[in-house]
Amino acid sequence: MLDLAILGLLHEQDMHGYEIRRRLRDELGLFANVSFGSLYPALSRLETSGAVTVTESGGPAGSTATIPFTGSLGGERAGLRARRAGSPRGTKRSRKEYRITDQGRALFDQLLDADEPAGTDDARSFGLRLAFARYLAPQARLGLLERRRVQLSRRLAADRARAADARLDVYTRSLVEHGTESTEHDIAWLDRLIEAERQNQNQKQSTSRTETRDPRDGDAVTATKGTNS
Amino acid sequence: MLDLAILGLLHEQDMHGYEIRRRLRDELGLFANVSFGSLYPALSRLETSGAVTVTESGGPAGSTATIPFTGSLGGERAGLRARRAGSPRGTKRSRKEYRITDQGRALFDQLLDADEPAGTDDARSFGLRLAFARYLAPQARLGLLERRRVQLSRRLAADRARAADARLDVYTRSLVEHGTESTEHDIAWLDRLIEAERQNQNQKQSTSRTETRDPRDGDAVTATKGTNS
DNA sequence: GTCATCATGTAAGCCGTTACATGATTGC
DNA sequence: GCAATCATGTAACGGCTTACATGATGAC
Repeated sequence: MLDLAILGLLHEQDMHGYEIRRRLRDELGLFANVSFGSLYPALSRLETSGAVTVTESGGPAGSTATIPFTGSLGGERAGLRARRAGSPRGTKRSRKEYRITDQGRALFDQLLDADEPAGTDDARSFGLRLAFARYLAPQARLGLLERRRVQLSRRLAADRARAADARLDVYTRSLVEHGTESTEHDIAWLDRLIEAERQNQNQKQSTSRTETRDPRDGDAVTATKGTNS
Repeated sequence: MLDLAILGLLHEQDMHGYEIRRRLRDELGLFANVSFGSLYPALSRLETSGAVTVTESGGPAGSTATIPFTGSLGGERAGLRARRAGSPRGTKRSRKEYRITDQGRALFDQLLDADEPAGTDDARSFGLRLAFARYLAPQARLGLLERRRVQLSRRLAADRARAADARLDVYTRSLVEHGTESTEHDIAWLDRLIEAERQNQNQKQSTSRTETRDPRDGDAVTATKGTNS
């Protein structure tokens, strides 16, 4: 999940580790929060595996490794961005600017597509993916949404089964019922997204493509209390 | 979190590990799912620390082993294998029946009260606690709800700040907005719970003031510490 | 000159997972 | 007899956390 988040951010622009962390926290909020203790090792891993390249403090593009580190007073110019207070002087200091490679982009696509290992939180994982969905091909994006929908449908069925248990105390019952409502709410939202996505695709493909994709599917939120999954 | 879940279940009745896992999965669903690989070590830990006691397979001092069924495999301490026969669908083999101790109950209260270490998922943690809220004293229960409300208020503020960012792409924006709505929904639900809780407390207090232990206060009703946005 | 922030990293540990190993009981 | 389920455990590992260590830069 961390790798995905990192690659997603680097998809947009080059960045150093500290900034990656800041943007993850400020922009993605709940869906990706991470500490340095896991971020930096992850960056190292990604570099080793060739998904990103690193240049020390804005060196010339093209040279990946081989950093001629000469102490803090180097005369080379500077970071291409990220200064504040307007001092145009060079060399902030030894930051490592990370840039995604083609291999990294391939890995990103693959991570977005694959189901992540079991320990991961579903909602977070999906949220993170959706936040980077703009980089996906339209049909892959639709797949992401639909896979999530299936997930939620299953959960809804489980929630309803749980709610049917008469022995629940008030608190657990309220919890389960609220959870059921939330899941229904999520599904309705997802359906809107899916619908918009399909219309968008149809519009762009004004060519025939006569595949009838009627939105009728197994389990609508509105009815059919049983027999899904 | 696992310890809390285990102690919560054992609060109600004695149980063996396999059943604990089953109930956690079937009844708590999302809020507590666990594998044997973590459950059994956790039970061992709890036993070592004195929060639970364990008895091997079968009732205490019943000993009327009507069917010996020693079969083969004598040798080492076969005596512990005492089976209880005759009970319909009853106990089967050498299980370990766990029972919570007074110390365990104290630990349970403490775990419910304390904020759990940072890595934990808020929603799951709260859900698990609420599922066992019936074992809490009324004011502790109210505290649980109010702490959760503060948490959600903070999250709502953060979500709104995030939503104010104009640079978000469609997907991220939809995500953030949906998240905001969900949080609002959660807060409204919580408020209903809190309100019900307060009314219940007032009611009980006014109707039966001849309790064995007078809880000494009307306190929390007047608090109104809602200082969110 | 000292403090907050920016910036990168390492070490230890927590809390969970899957995979593996073992064995009893029940149902067909 | 054999498979499914019940039942308990160990081993290896994964991903993330906090705490610690180090140092540069800019503001006051």
